[in-house]
Amino acid sequence: MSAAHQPTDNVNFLALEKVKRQDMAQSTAGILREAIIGGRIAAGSRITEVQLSAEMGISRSTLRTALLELEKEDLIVRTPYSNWAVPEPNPEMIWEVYTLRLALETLAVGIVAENLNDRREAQVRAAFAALEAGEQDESLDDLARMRIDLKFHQVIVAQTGHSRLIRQYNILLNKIAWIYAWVDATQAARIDLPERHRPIFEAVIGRRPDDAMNAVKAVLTDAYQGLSKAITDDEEETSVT
Amino acid sequence: MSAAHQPTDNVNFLALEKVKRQDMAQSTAGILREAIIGGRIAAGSRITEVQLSAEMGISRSTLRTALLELEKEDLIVRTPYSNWAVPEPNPEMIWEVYTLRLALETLAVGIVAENLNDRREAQVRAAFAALEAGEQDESLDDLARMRIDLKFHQVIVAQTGHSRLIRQYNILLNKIAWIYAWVDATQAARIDLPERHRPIFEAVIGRRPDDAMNAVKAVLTDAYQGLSKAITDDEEETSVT
DNA sequence: AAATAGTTAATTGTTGACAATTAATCTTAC
DNA sequence: GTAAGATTAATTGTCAACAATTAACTATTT
Repeated sequence: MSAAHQPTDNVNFLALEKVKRQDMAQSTAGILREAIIGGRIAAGSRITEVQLSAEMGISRSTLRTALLELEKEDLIVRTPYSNWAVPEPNPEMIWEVYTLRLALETLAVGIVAENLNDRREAQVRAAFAALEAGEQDESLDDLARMRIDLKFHQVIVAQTGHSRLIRQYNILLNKIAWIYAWVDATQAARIDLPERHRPIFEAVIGRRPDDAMNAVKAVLTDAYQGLSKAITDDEEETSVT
Repeated sequence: MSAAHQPTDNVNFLALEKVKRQDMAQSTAGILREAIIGGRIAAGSRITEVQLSAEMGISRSTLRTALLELEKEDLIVRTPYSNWAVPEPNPEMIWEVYTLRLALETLAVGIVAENLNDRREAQVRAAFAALEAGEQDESLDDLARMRIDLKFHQVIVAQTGHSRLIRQYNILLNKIAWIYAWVDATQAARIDLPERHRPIFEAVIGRRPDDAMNAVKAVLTDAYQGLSKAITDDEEETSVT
């Protein structure tokens, strides 16, 4: 899939985010999204529109629009005429999420490594520096470290300029952050983040797409197996209890 | 991303589709989806909720829910407080769609080739047979041939049992069908469909994931270049006129 | 006691009216 | 005549009432 089109490189001198008006439905979706990802709404929870809309001080319709959006992001499940529910992580879900993530991120690093320029290189270097800074910071807990980890991947994908890829990948990352919040993933958090990601970083900076893709595969396969093990142990535990 | 989880293989003895209730919003979305993909709503068209809801005989809210869904599928664009519009194909969009498609379909054939069983093999063989039958049928026009082509890919992806992958791929195929309806793609339709796809077919049936992935890459890269050329020619034409 | 059918309560689906916002039009100043 | 501001019209965003559907409950039959 070569040439023909080059990914755009919209310059953004101050690196500030665009201010965009948010309607109430979007704000609501944002609040709920954070609540779910952060684990403040438990997996398996049932949600009824009347109750939640009252609690949030908005109309049912507005809440409904937000729920519909989160459904598309796979963070909530609708049962027509019945109710809404936050799903529960299970092995098949994790397999799906991680195989998808591997496919998308492999594409991403390939694009970035092939189309590197000064601006992109600077962004990637900054992301890796953040990873190193996080490793030094003793005060961070496991979830904070996990977010720093995911952020590195997110920044790389963002450099593709591939709007659809970025959108889908971010949705996937949300799902992953949510899974981590529910699966006890302490053993995964203990790894050395910069060392773990250095192969990806160097291959991208060195404009070696194939190496970068392989490095991504190695990192993600490992992460998947750690998570997979964690949830299996978890299930045994809870089923005994 | 090996082992740990095997894709499920839900048996379905009568091979009947599940009957699922459809609310009006979903039906509406379905009708609009077909209308857009089929090109009956022109690219670039503006849509206003009041007018369209009246035309379709439903309330604005119901239509709105449907439009919101199509927005998530990338078939329509919302401008808050202003209007809705069907987008127009452009080179960047096509690049994004095809790079994404390559990533997803590569993943898919890999999964299917690795986890082949009798049921899946039968489905894939049937899909290839349909391709051969279509090639014989002289009465088919270009668009019909295009749909047969896409159907083959769709069936293979469906054999993964990967719900998220299937969902995203189908959305992508809709977008591709829509692009084909708007870009004059006659030259692409002239190729021999079974011959073109035989490498994919044989690699999957032969349980050779790597070959299958490479075969997919070859086919899709070609399709992309054909489409890319077609739209560039198209633009020159219209800009002269 | 168990299964079946009927009844009620709870929940989502749909609608039309009203509010907020945007875009177009008109007016006015220069 | 043009640009800036004010006014109006058109469009989407939000809301609360009502309809359709589901699930829970109760009564009844065997």
